[in-house]
Amino acid sequence: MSINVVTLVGRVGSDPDMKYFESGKVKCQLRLAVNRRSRSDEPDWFTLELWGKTAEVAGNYVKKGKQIAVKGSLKFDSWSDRNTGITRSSPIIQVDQLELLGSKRDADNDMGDDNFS
Amino acid sequence: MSINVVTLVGRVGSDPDMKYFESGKVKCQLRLAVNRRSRSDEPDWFTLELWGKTAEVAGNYVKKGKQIAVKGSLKFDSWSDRNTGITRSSPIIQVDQLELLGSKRDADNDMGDDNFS
Amino acid sequence: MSINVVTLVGRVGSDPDMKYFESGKVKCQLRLAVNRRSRSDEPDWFTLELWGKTAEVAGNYVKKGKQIAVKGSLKFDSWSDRNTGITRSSPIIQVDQLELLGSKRDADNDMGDDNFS
Amino acid sequence: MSINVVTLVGRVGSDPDMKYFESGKVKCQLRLAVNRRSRSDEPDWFTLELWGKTAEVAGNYVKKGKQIAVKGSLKFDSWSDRNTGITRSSPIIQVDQLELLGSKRDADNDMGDDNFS
DNA sequence: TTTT
DNA sequence: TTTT
Repeated sequence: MSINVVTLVGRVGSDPDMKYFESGKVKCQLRLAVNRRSRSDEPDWFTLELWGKTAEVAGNYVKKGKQIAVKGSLKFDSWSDRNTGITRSSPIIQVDQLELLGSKRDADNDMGDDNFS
Repeated sequence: MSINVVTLVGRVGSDPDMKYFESGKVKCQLRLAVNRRSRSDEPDWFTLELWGKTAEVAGNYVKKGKQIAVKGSLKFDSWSDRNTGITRSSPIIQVDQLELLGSKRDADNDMGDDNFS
Repeated sequence: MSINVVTLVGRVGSDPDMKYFESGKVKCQLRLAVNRRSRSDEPDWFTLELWGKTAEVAGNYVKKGKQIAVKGSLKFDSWSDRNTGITRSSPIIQVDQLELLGSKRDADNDMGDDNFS
Repeated sequence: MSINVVTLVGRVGSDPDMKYFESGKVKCQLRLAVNRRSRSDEPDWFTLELWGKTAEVAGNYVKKGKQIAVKGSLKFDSWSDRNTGITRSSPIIQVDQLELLGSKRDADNDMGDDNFS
């Protein structure tokens, strides 16, 4: 395999989308907002794919609004458009390391504040 | 801006596509093949965008088949589909560093070989 | 220059060490604790060097205990040991991008708590 | 574990230093020269540590002068100076992916290349 | 669709 | 010397 390394820091746009397969495998998809240099620019939105234990950690601790850092690689998923039959591809960040950022406080919404709800 | 770092090593799929703007700016687009772990898998093909001096270096030294390493960030370019009017986006590696790999010999295609045709 | 990319996420061990040169240049040094896989292991401590605008941001917003992400490259600084005269070198992360992590709340120590003292 | 990602491209300074442990583990150490921006500057020399299958690949295919790309993380090894008893530490790149660069020709200087067949 |  |  060639060198293909991606590191991103951003905020998660919605709660994790978990899939539990009959094989026992676990998959988690997240959408991550990564800001551009200018605050007035729209962020780039990336689709992250996590498997196994990393997916389970995400399922347990990542929520909408949570700030995370990820390391992974960039892939393309190919799929056939239902209507047109045209093959399309969409970029996916295959995550192999996930780090939850901010203090526990950030995630907990303690003391009545509710920034991330 | 958030942390958004991509590092790739691969081989260029065709000669550089250069654009010289009236403003004096220079842009280069390349398609890069990055192998997956298994050689039997198809590689991922990425679109690279280079500007300014980095673009000029690419224009002068990168040719089809050339092995390169790049550092940059991952963005999405949005555009409106001419036929359907639907807004689509395609991922772009915005390159801020380019490194030419292999010996000069590799690039020269001496001895009549042409690996990627 | 060859590809030399480092991305780190960690917590700062002490307040920033700022130096203002007569030339107008600004330099900031930080010590960053980056945890290893096992929580029982000691973290790795890295020396970060920031210049110019990035240094000033660090001087204004980074404090002891602050969580940050940085992108940069790994260098060695050489220096002569005063006592022995032996040339030593120490690794330095030359930072070209700094991102402050956590909510504003984390840094502000609001509500009377003082997690990082 | 925190995010700690290093990507380097450079040339190896000497043949691989292999160690085969009784446990069956294999370790390979390499010294890698990574050029700075200016060609007149001395390169930075990094110590790489590879284990297991990656170490064996290095042992079989990496030679002095070989161009490689690596992905890994930055650690410090601590050791006690024999003479002074002072604890010193030296930075190590823990490699988890190795990519051999250039054509087979580069390393071998043969004429009958067959890179992609 | 996230945040500051 | 930081945090959880």
